[in-house]
Amino acid sequence: MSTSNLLTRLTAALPELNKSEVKVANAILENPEAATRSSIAVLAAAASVSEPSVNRFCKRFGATGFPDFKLQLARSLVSGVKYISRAVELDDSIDTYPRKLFDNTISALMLAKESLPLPAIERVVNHLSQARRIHFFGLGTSAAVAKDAEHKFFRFNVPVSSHTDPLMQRMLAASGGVGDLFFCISHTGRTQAIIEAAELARKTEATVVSLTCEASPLATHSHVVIGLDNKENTDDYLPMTSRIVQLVVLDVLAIGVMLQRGEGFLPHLARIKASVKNTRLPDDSD
Amino acid sequence: MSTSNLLTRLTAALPELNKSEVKVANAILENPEAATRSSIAVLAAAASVSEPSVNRFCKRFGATGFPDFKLQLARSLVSGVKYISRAVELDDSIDTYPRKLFDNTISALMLAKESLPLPAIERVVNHLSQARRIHFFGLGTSAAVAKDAEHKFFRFNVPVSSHTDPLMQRMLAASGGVGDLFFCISHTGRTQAIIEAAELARKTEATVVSLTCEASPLATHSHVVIGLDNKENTDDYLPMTSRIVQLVVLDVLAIGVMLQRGEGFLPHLARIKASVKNTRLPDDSD
DNA sequence: TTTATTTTGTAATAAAACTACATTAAACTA
DNA sequence: TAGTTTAATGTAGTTTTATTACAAAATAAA
Repeated sequence: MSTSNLLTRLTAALPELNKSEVKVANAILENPEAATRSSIAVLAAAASVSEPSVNRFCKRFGATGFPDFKLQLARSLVSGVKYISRAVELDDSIDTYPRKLFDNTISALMLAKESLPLPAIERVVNHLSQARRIHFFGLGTSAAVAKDAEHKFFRFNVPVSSHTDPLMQRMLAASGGVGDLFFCISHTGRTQAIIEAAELARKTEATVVSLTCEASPLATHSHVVIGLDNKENTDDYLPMTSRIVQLVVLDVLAIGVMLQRGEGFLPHLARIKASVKNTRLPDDSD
Repeated sequence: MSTSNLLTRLTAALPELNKSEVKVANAILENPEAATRSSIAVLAAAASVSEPSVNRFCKRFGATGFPDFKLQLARSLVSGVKYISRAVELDDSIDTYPRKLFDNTISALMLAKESLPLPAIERVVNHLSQARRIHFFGLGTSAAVAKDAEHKFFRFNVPVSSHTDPLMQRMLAASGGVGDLFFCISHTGRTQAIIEAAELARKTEATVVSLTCEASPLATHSHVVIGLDNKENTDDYLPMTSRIVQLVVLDVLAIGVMLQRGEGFLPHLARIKASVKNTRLPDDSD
């Protein structure tokens, strides 16, 4: 399983190959796309060599055989067209910018998925499921994230609140005690109001958890940090992808708590779901 | 040569397939990586169907046959994500469920991206940028979405508010006039309070826009609808992927409005960004 | 229930890939 | 240079894999 591109490897190896192998390599490089579609016979003919020569060639490059080689080739052909976050330009039209935005969000999530701080997540899940009270703090864009978190966690039978007022946050933080969990959300980790609230809470018996960017001031004032990288070149004017990642991380935490509660807890969730039934018009399907 | 990802297409087509085809699709989605390596016989066995069934399946998805299908599959796997919605199971561990959740969200976004109602989006962008006042209405999970939208659209120099109180919503809706834009957000499109608010607003000179699921009661009471499919089998107990899609659609709308305002508007956004600078600790980088 | 239609599977056929072995070419040795 | 060894390539047969034609179920319609 080589990390580098197969086509590059092919070109690089060219001088060390023997006659027929060079022929095969050239035939492939001539039209790699076509090569992925051809049978061993067709490719052998194109390279004017015998079929076993092609087969040997494939094995030489680490494949188990010709079909496997084609698979690798197909893979390396797309890898060049991988998802790149492309900034929206002023001359973008309705046919371009919506998809660009979705792509950016998707790739942000893909990146975040790769570098998920699982140990921290696990610790936070433990804190959350043992907490006697949970306070979500966020300002600006993170206020909406905090609100969303509140909506999710209240289902776990714990008193939950979200606060966007810095004064309220300070007062609550200062009066924290054992079992209180302060969950601070900040994209930059540099918002003073939140940092101060975290500081105040740290002086009490409460637990301070933060969802923010690594090695930020807020991070240093927390017991546990879920650190997300934020190389957000795309969010120049409007904050976008970062909060989506935060939301999904909060989903992960909620599911983590749910899984800890186990099967016996599902009826409780079902009851909550049922409770909103009569605020809705009947659905055709059920 | 389809532009969209094969895995996404597979998931999307799932409801329209017949028994054995569903079996094949699931076998592939279960482990797409393995599928690219298996022979038709192995895959047929894994899906407990006959080999010709697998073959027919491949042709149905535009491939010339099984090998060609495997090639396409290999190509779609390159981006590194498993575009499969796999529900979280009770025996999932920290090593599995976080990634599953990210994958589910990613695939929801990819699906949504494929079926984006661009004409509706364009119309809504026009309404938004011409509105003299914007009111975002949402309840439950959608309340957080409405809050997020408020945070984003206030940057456009228009009075924006978000409301989660049904009474407030009704009062505002009833007093709507020319230039007022009521933006209703509801995952199901069946929440009575929101529908009633939309009805009230429709009786005024105001414009009613909704972000909800297609062909729902709320949709019928709106001037313009941005319809999102919601085959949310993954959101059984906690609403998750649907709201993320809603948020990204709102990002799209915000960007759309921004693009309409044009280059001259960017300094304004920059000023807003600068205004929060002194609430933050200095950053090392800038 | 009977009949038409669709879906699925069986078995035969065709295609593709691989292996063992033979042949040729190249390199080395005397 | 001829003989010998070694590496490279090809041939032919074998095995695996994929496809096709057709028959049997299953499903839907009458």
